[in-house]
Amino acid sequence: MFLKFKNEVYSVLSIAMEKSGFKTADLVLSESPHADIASSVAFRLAPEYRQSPKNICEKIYRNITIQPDSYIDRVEMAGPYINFFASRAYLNETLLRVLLEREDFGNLDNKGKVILEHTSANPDGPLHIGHIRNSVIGDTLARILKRAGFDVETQYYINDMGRQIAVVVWGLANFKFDTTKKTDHAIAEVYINANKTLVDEKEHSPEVDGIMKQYETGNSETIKKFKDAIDTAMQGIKESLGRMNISHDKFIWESMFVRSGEVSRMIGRVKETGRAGMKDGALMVDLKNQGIQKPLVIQRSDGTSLYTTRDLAYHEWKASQCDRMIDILGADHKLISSQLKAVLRILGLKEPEIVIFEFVSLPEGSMSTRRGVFISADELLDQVEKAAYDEVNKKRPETSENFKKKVAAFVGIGAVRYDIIRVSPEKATTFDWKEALDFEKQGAPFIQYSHARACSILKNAKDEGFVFDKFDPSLLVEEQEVILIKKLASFDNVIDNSARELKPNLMAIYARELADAFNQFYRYVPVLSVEPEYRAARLALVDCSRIVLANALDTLGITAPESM
RNA sequence: GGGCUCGUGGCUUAGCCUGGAUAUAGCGCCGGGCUUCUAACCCGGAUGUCGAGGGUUCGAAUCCCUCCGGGCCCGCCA
Repeated sequence: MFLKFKNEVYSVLSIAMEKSGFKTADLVLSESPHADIASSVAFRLAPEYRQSPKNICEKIYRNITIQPDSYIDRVEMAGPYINFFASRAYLNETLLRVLLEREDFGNLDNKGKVILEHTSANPDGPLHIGHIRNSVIGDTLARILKRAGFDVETQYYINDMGRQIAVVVWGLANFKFDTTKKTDHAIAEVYINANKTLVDEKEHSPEVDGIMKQYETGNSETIKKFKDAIDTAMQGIKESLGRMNISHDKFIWESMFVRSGEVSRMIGRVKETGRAGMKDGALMVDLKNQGIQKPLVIQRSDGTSLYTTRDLAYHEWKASQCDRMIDILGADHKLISSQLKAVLRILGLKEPEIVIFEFVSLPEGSMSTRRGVFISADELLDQVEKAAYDEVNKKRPETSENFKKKVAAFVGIGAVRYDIIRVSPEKATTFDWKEALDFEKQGAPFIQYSHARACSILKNAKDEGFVFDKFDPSLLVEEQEVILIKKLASFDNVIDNSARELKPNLMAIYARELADAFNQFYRYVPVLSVEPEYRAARLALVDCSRIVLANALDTLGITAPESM
């Protein structure tokens, strides 16, 4: 709805500008504490037209005309600013649209297929708290883009050709696999032990090299060993992702591109560009004219491919089946991803859009699966759920054990997802147990609680036999009601902005603000105890709030509970 | 050493790309509110040289330069 309002402001202002004889590409519209939408376009025009901003503003203002039934109620001039205010029609239509469109309210109609790759952690152990920043950003963006209208496919790229998996395979042949542990944790244990031994006893290193070579040349027995090891790890990884409401549409194995011959074809194409040269027997691409000083090695002197080469083939393959590619990558991939894009550009291929997130570190330093220094996602979720359980137990002691467990699970997962998504990806963070287990701050439980409150009112209304299939939205004139309706209306704007800029944290902020607006309404405006016509209108507003809160939570991958 | 990035009240953080009207919110702190639809809530208060300095501009948290501090990267690893 907000987008419709904004469009109308845009066209009304454009016409007024034209009538007054001004031209500019940018109308400088923004949300403002002084208006629903404000324009500071007069400042932009001042130097070009050699008039004071205020003067220009007056001329434009005089030419503004608003149609009856417009979403714009009135326009005011405040010095050099032009302030637009939303009308009753806008508020009323918002409510009707929410009730009509329900879970689709706020969705946009963008077109196109998007392949979004996220998580893609090496299958050598469980996901840790750094990996899940990737997963949560990726999954939330996928949900946002779907609401924005795109046809989104999520992919997990499995790096099965790296040395680390060969180490796991070697380790499985030499160490005990603990079948009592969750499978990905058991793989990590083997991997950590194997690494330790390989450092202490260098003589085993050639054995790992041999395993890698066998895998690359396609030895069927070795392939089976790799597949078993990876499947074992992935089983646990998928379980952890599933626990956080995250799933992938496809799992793509890196080796696929070697075996299909696409990697060697890719090397051939790179050679043909004339940008590549042999140095010490290795094939290198010069990227200086792409702004990257470091040349990129495409093929080793022994003729084998590297990670980036295979990634090039993967991206070419992806590009052939979608309109946009989006990769979620950790900050350690900054250089490598810009090299990847540069080569794709040279080859005239489509480039991915890359969302980089900064590292999550522990107070004692960075994490490492290889060294066994990490906090797993499972451990975090277990601890958070335990803390959430204590909280429910304290707040709702009368409820059943089953209820408490259920609430603890969705509150815990919600808290973890919200905590990750609320801070923008480019911020490096240090993990802190105390903070992770703190439910007092305004996070996911706050938003979930608002939703539960809305459900509770609706349930009470139903029990009393109160209906609101007919209501007059114009009765909703309290300040808290108007603020709340405007907040509901702006859901589409948040989808649009977060999808356009690939910023999932905007949705987190919105959900919190919406919950905030609802809680204020809840506190100051009685619903059930008022005259029937007001009760009906307010019940409709509560239902709308419930719907949009649920939509926002769904976009964040967080459960919207009826009770907690 | 070079490249990229972050630096906003005690702590966490929005805004920065696309410069504009008193810099966003939470935690914590101080004070108030449950005979009223779930108090995992609401209201009020204190707290800021937007890392430092310079520049561009009518106007800078936002753009440019220098410096300081943290992170990441700089392998024929992934």
